[in-house]
Amino acid sequence: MVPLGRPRDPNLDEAALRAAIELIGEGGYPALTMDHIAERASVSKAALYRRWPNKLTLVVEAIEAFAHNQAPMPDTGRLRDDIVQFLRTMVRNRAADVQAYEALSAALAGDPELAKQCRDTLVARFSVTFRAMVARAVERGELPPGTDIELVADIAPALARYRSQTTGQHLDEAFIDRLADQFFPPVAVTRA
Amino acid sequence: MVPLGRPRDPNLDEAALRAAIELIGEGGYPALTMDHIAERASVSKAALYRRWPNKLTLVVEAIEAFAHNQAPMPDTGRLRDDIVQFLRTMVRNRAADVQAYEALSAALAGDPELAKQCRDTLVARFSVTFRAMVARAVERGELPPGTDIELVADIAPALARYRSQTTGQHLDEAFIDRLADQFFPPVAVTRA
Amino acid sequence: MVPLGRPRDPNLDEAALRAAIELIGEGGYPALTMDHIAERASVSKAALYRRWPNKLTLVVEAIEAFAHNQAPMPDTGRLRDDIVQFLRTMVRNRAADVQAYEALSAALAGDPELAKQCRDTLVARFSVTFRAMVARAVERGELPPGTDIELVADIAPALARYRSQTTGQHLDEAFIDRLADQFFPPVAVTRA
Amino acid sequence: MVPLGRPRDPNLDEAALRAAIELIGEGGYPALTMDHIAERASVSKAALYRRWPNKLTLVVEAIEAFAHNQAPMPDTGRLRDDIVQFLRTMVRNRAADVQAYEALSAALAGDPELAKQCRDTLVARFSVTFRAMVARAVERGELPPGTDIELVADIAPALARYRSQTTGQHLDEAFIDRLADQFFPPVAVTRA
DNA sequence: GATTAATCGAGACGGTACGTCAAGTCTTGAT
DNA sequence: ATCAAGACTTGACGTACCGTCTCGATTAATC
Repeated sequence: MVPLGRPRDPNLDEAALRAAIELIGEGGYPALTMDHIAERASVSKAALYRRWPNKLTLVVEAIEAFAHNQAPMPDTGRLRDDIVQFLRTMVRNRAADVQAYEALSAALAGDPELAKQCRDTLVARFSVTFRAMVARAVERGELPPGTDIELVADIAPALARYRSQTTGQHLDEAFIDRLADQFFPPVAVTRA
Repeated sequence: MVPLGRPRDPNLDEAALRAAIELIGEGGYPALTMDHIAERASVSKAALYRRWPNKLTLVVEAIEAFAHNQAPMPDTGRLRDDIVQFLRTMVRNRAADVQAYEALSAALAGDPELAKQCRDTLVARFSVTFRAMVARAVERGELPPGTDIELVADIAPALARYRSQTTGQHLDEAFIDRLADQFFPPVAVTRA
Repeated sequence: MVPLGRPRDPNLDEAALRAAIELIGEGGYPALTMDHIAERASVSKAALYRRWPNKLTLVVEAIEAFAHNQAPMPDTGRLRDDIVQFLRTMVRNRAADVQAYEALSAALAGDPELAKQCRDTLVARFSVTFRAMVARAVERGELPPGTDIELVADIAPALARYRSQTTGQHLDEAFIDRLADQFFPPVAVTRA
Repeated sequence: MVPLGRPRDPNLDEAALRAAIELIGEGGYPALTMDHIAERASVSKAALYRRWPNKLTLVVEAIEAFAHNQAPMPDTGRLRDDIVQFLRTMVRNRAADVQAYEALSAALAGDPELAKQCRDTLVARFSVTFRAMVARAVERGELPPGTDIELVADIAPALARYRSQTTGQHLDEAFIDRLADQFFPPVAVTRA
């Protein structure tokens, strides 16, 4: 059974999400305004609220939507190279969505439901990729069988984010090298 | 030179900071309101703004204040034990300030100046502690001379925070054990 | 020349007008909504706007339509009796249209064009009736030749409406008697 | 006991009421906007809503406030002259408040409570004046003892308003003369 | 019987005003 | 100079209504 009435204009969805991403990139989440989004996207506020119940929900969907154009998983045959390559792609892509997500985490504290959804769609992708790379390394014998794949896979993203949160410095090539040298040295991770 | 007029009531400072911490714990940073703080603390809004220029600085100071009741640095003679012991104390102390800081971290994205200050006072203490522990381990020969102390010191806090941010799970005893086993095994971290 | 396409459903006209009258009676003109009318009449908003260019014209036509079931002009041979009889019929008919018109009168202040039309169709009928009655009285010699027919004819409706607007009391039998006794006493109004 | 806190600025009250009256005079009640009032009066919207719960209440008070500068009751010794003089003063004063009240009556239909208040303060003044004039005329013997003072006193305002509502013509000198000639002729009202 | 053209209900759309709420400032009288 | 109380400006919030505009589905009259 087809839906009744005039169908929603899908262009408006995209225009609104794009406008939200843009404006977050320009001024951050707190400076973001529904009126600004409406104006930038040439969409009425009513149309926005017909789709999203509030600002936060809109922004989360915006970030999710723009996170889908991301880097493919490399497969070089060596864990160190996989990780370096993937991180380098991230640095180059340094899309607005990452900083948007970070700018969002405070607001998400007030809505655990939405926070979970946001984590599931945004962060899970990274974890999946890293875990696959680490798992392959274990299979290849690069890492010992008892390796805690989850923990090792999280090293790179965790340290990268921690650094940006504690020192304010974002991920760059030099840091990638330090990471790789310390935790994924040319020979092996924790073997003599 | 003594200031003229009626001196400030020091009780108000503490009442306000305590109220802020409480309210952040209840509803998160975005739901925090200066009026709510004033009411909860039985303090006038004017008194708040006489002490702190805006909401963010008040909250930062609140978190700082409640972070001073923290764990001392252990010195067991073995890195693994130092780290485990320190983390366990953190878990037991699980004060509201930790989640308050996490809930706050993004609001800081919009104010780099304040973010820096917040980092310096709140995060530095952790980093200093962990780095000292790792440095001692290097001196003892537990870790090889070329070890990137910063990175190794950040492993525990970075992974702990990453986990809480991505999966929503907070630091607990089981996770501490996993951390220790993977990165600081009973024998050594990385053997030359 | 027959119009092409599907013909308009005449039932919708009536349903819409009836719904408008009902809703005005329930909440007054300002609380009246096109969406409410549409829902109450089980008619789409588009169908409404296909028939009337805006809310005001719809309402005016609604009032007009329901004003057509009104009293015939009496002709008893005596002005007092004519007026009393006509007013009594009005009281008994006390249709929703009267109060609807009163509730509407101010909205018309903003649209002189429509106000004129509304006056012509709604009010003129009353005036015509009363003037005819007064004119006959003058011809019969009941009133002197120089009588200002307009003014005398307006006494009853003007005082009735003024009373309802100033004191909130509507026309009733007692008031009709007072009116008749004061201005159209059993003998004559103004004797030369 | 004096009220606590900063007292309300009485200038804001007056500025808001004045702005409301002005704007009603310029565009009528439907075109009136709280934002416009706020802007015109250089007052914040919040300050408006602190004083009045909604637009209608504000406007009613505005009209009431500006209705207090009105004509004094004449006392010429003859009813006809009293009435003519009072009506002429009204014509000259033709303040915005009268048309504002008329423009308001529709909106008042939705709030009977407020409508009553509005009637009591705005219309009662006129009635009191007219009734006093008529009562004096009865005492002087100008009108017979059994005269229905209420009704006779209402003739002038009722016919004036009825005329403006039905024909759109406002009270003017010519109409005053017609009124006086018909109902209050130089000699007597209903005497031979 | 197929086509055409205007209707129908449902509901999305832009625009605009509403009334609420929070941040940060200012003004009382009192301490 | 401080205090509590509370008014003040600014500006965003989320809601509601108006009048317009698509949709797919009906419904006659025409071909």
